Amino acid sequence: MIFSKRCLHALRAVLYLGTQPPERDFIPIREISKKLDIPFHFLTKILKDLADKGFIESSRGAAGGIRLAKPTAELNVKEIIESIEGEDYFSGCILGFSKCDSDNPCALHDRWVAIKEEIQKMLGEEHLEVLSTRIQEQGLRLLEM
Amino acid sequence: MIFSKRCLHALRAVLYLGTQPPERDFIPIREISKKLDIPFHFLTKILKDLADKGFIESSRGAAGGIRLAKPTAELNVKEIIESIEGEDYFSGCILGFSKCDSDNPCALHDRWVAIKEEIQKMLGEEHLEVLSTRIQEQGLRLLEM
DNA sequence: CTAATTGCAGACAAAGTTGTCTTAATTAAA
DNA sequence: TTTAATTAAGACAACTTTGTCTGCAATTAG
Repeated sequence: MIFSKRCLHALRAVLYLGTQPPERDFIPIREISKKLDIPFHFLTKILKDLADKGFIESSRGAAGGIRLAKPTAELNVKEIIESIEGEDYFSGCILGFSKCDSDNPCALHDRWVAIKEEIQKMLGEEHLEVLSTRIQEQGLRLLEM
Repeated sequence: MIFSKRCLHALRAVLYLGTQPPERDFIPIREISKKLDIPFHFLTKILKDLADKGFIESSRGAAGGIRLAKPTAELNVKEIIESIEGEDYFSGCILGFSKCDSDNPCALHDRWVAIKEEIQKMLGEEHLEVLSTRIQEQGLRLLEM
């Protein structure tokens, strides 16, 4: 599995938010936790991170919860993954070296450049707006079976 | 960083073996540990795994060490990565679900299929033979700077 | 045979990830 | 104003990954 649990939980939670009917405002974390089978307190921490990064907003108290901070058209999968796994998760060196570029390439640099650019392109194009409607229309899963 | 430390250490060690002159037989793990700056005992365990999987052979005692178990043309980067990270590391579901295919796709399935096939293709084509000569001819790095 | 050199095995430790629990702070509604 | 519902914060624990250490087993050189 390529992504950490934190990242998977974050992705699924954000996709859940994106697929909620627009008339819903703040959605309780408890609801997401139950629907997606993610440990509540763990999810709370992860979502707090996403809130600090500006992806979601939260409100305490009754009728509180979380909601997306931007329109779904302005949120893509890549930036959510990178906010959890680190900004250089896809752009970094495949051998983990901090300085690796065409001037000082690692042994796998050339081949990896092509792959990682493709990954970034595809995931960067994957906006929540399209994704959410696709999930709803085709009944795509956010849950383990 | 996409790969675990175990995997990076394994990759670099195998690439080191591939770039050694053919007249060298068994190469001491201590040498690899020093040259690549990888903790010795940790590396020993990782290489034991690779030996159990059939990628390398080892010999104890004086003049002992490890060597590749197959010709470099028959070893590629993909199988080494998968032997460390797990067979489904690249082929599995991006949301981590155990059952995810075209019949029961997860929310990101379609897009991810294209990317992961590309990754597997490229890394599967990356044989140690070509890689090693490229590393030697172009002086590519196996080390952090 | 002996000694030196190496990989092997397993206990242990340090650090990171994942998850649980309790309490506090905030908000809306009764 | 009280009460219920909710996020926030932080201590703690379980587990995994990463790394260290010690001694053992095998092999070769002398």
